[in-house]
Amino acid sequence: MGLKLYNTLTKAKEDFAPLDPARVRMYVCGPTVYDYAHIGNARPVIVFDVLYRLLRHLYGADRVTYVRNITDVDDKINARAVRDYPGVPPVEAIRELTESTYAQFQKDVADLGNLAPTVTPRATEHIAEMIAIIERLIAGGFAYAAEGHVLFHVPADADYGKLARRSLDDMIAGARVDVAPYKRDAMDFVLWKPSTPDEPGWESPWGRGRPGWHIECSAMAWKHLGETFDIHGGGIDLVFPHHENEIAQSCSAFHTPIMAKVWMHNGFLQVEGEKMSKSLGNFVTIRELLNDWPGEVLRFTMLRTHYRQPIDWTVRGMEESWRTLDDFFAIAADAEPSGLGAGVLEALEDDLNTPRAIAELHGLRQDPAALSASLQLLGFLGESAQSWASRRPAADVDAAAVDALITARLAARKAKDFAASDRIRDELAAMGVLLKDGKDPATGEPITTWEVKR
RNA sequence: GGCCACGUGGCGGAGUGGUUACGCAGCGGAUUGCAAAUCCGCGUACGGGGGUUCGAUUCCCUCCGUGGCCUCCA
Repeated sequence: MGLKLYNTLTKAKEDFAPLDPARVRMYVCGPTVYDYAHIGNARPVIVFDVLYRLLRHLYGADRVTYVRNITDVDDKINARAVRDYPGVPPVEAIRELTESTYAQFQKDVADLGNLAPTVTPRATEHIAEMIAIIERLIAGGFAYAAEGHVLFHVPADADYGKLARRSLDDMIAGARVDVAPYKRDAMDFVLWKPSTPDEPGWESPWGRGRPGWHIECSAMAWKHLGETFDIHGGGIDLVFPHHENEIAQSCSAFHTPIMAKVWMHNGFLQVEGEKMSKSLGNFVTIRELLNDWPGEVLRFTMLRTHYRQPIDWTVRGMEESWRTLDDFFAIAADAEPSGLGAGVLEALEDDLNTPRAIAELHGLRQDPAALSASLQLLGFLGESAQSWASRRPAADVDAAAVDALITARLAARKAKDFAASDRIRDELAAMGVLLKDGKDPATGEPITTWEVKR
């Protein structure tokens, strides 16, 4: 049936076809790295990783270019660097800070089962490209320099507001924008701003300064994907102003009608029914969750909700995911993958309908090979069934003692002393051990396995 | 105030103008010495009120509720 994706630009699900049939190009806005990443940061990473895997499956692994940037210059980073690296020159200080927070982020997302993107550019390594775009914008009459700043002149872009669907009048009416004296229009936004000596700064035609937030993505997408490309993704909160401004910058600089063909946005995440915020004390980092839960449990929980829907992140949801994955791992982890489930692929091609894909997975339980292949397409089954089973927190259970009791119970059962047998089972239950009786398929002899109750 | 999402059975969560989503939990059955595990089966839900229609959970209007954006934010 072919891939269909919902496009924020048109508010419709569209058939997807790459601009260049030979390759697919995707850009996703990554995090601003100044501290541990939170679970909300994980959502776009996981969602677009599934899309990346799907595109690789459909178009070939070497024909998809996936760029996910990190923002490593920003006022929160600057402030944190001043605090943590006193006396270090500012550009080096933010580099040291983001070097460590970025390494942490990479580890977090790898543990969530995400493939590494093709390129993970940093803003600070693309200052030259940013300056080049800003110069083109000035030359084209879309931007102007004033008091060490360079500003994008919003009224110069007739298409401004197309993505977020806002008219300039609406924006001005509800505006709480900075009204700076050097701005020609209240909506104009900063491309470049001057830095004081203790702030990070780079030499530019407008003096030593640093970039505004939006220009970095225009620069990095241009450098690694070209003037136009296929898919641009990120959280729904980025639609305005970040993505709107990126479009304005790139389209104006390169005189193109589009920056990316398809704009995709994932929904927000709440924690236990409440907005996640540091003040509410429910701010959950990926690292904290990974201490208690396997990465695949977090990944599965994320994919149980369609990416455009809001998701309520709960412990109960993670528990349910873990149980389901236990089942899938037991069936499929050691199976040779083959014959991807058709229903799974169809669901994913329908705007990444992962909940439906998961429903299809349940239908594949009688087909371990297809279940395995399908789970792998979604980025699961990163370990053996045995290794997965051992991820349950080890209770204080003495395995040798348990085995001894089970042997005794088997003897009692053989002797038809069921009172004794049940007594031993109760004893084990009190220790938190759950028994499963069965028969050896070869000999027909009764055998008993056990696991820690949860 | 402006703009925009969402509201589905006990819970999670798809989808659709008229036939079972699916999963978890629950219940019944098979199995078992009894259980557990497993297998089979069962629920008949779409926020309130109007309207369009032969028929709406699905389309339109409106009300209520929740959340988001408009300022840094995935």
